[in-house]
Amino acid sequence: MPRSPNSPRPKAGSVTLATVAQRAGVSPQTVSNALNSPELLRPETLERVRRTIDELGYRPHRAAQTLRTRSSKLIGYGIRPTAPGTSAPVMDRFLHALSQTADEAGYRILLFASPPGSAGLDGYEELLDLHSVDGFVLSGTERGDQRQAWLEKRGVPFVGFGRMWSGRQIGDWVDVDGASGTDAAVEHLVALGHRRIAFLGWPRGSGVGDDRAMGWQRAMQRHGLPVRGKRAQSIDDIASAQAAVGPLLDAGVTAVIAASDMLALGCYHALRERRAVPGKDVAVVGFDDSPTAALLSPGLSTVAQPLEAVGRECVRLLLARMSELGAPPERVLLEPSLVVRNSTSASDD
Amino acid sequence: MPRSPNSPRPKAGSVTLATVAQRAGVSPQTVSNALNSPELLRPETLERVRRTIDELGYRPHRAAQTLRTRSSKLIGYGIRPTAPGTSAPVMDRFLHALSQTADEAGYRILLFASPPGSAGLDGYEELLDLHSVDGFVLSGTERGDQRQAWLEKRGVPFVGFGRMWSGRQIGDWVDVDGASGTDAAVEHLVALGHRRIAFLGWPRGSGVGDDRAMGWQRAMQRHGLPVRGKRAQSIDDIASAQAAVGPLLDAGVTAVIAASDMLALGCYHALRERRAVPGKDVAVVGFDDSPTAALLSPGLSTVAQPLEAVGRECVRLLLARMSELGAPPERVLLEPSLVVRNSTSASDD
DNA sequence: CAACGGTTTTGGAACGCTCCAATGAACTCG
DNA sequence: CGAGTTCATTGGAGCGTTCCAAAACCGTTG
Repeated sequence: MPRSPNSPRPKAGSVTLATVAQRAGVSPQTVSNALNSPELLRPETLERVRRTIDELGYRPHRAAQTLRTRSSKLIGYGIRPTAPGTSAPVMDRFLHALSQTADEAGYRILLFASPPGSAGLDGYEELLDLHSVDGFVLSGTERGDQRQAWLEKRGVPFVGFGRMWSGRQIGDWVDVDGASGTDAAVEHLVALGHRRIAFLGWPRGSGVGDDRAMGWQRAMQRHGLPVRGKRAQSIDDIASAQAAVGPLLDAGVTAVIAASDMLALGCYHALRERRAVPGKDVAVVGFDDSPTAALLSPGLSTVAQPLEAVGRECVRLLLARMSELGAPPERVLLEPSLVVRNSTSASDD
Repeated sequence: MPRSPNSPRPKAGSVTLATVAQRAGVSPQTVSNALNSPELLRPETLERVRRTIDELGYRPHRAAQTLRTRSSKLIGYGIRPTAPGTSAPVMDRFLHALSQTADEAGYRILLFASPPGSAGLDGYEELLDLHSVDGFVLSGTERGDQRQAWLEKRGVPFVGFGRMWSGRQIGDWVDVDGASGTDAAVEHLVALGHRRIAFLGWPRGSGVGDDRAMGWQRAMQRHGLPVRGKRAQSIDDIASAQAAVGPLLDAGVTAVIAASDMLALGCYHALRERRAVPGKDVAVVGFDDSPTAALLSPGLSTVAQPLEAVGRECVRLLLARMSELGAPPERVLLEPSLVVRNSTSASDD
């Protein structure tokens, strides 16, 4: 990078390998080698070519490289219209990490918005052929997701954010250990002296939700605490969560662990309705650490997913897969962390 | 698309123009024409070629097209690490709309995460040369932003989400009329009978913030209401907003319009601190319609930006600019809309 | 000094597409 | 019925890069 920022650069875009070659008095191939296999060149030639490249501000033309090497250095990422269990802001952080890490490895993220209605497969096909992305990152994987199988059949490298919840495990994935998160929440509450700890979850059948429920259950059992009649379910919506958790509160639980911040918020409402104060009368724990969680009063204790790490891992696994298609699949389960706020440690805010 | 989903497709990726040409008994050029200038072909030839394309599942190779036509059909989008005044979830919706609209026009969005620290310009250069994006969408434009001038100098088509707040206006942009939003908020409050309406803004100097303040001010003046001593400022943080708005509340204002939902939330806290209820004792209006706004109790009335429309407009302007570089710049100012919730119409939730 | 391994450099072709100019076919008209 | 005109199709070149195999160079060695 030793070029003064304002040195007049021969109009970018028109500098090709040939230009550099001519100027440096070598063949185009040698210039190519200088970039791709520098060890082939005699040190002094390399130095000279490099200087020329720098002087002219040469940049290889990606399309030409892609055409020749059949590798686009592009990673496709399908943004979905906010799947359940994955709040938008959450995905935003993930996307950032993804892009950043990919960048560092010389890859770029090509966005791909699946139209709201479609199952989405047809679109992937097009994306694949058209732009010949080198690999895919899937997110918002759900039970019965067909994308993994589809991609595998075509031999396209991919990594899922989210494990496969049913059927045969296909390909690599990175996921967050939801059970471990709710387990930790139980531990936290038990340490505070709670014993009647309820779980407010989504209707059974969603992989993510069942996993989170399981963590609660196993931790409760480990402590010899009852789970019977301590579980309610609701769709991810405040009003219905509020209604669903009511009976549990009335039955006298002292703490509620919710499968999402949204559900936890329903719980806040149910408590207020009963003139009870979250964190003081009843402890509440959410899941996701959505921006809202910090803004509530009292602040909502919640389980935070390590999204940056997930993004990094996705890229890492994808790169590995691309470099060695036949390797055994790798699956990474990351630990979430409990963020403690006032909803589980009563003070006055 | 009249192909049964499971018909054996000759392994994709290896089908080229030449393959199709041979199969259809025409020259490669004719196949190319069938796709790009169908009006040149005799209807029956066109039909035959099209059928063959379909049978073979042919897709043009983007890199080859790019190499030849010098147009990548790629739009660069620099995601920034959440600039002030633009909350992450908000940008998420925008990104969706952007991608969707671009898609429909045959373009794709290439993500580009500027590393947190950097001013970011160097990165753009690389992105531009390397992947030869056809155009750029800038977001999170700020006072003194250098990107517009930089891009203009290089003759790269671009559109900003966010007007230029200082200096010479450069290029096209799309923005939301913040002043109009706060103006509407005043109207709404006046209609409810409020007269002592305060504004809680950011420190002066940010274009976005000053614009929002201005809308409040002009509407107040139009109604002959005093603005003196009715304004406070704070950085975008709950605690400091809470502190900043205190004196206004103590001075007896009946309504507060905040420059962001975050500030509005600080206002909620300040009210609670005084044992007052938002929406009942004092009306509060936020800005952004962040997901949190709907989740609060009482629900926060707030000014919502038409992000989907902004995304669409960005693509539209960018396409126009790309097709005619010399055209006079177009600037679009979109109207936000006031979302009324219980913070301005006291009921019990 | 011719022959030889090894290193360094090169020429030519190819990737898949579209541009351009030219050819062939069909049709009009003097 | 040949020349002119239009319409439909084609051949060849070239976009910028990398692959491949062959060539040039070099210092050793028999």
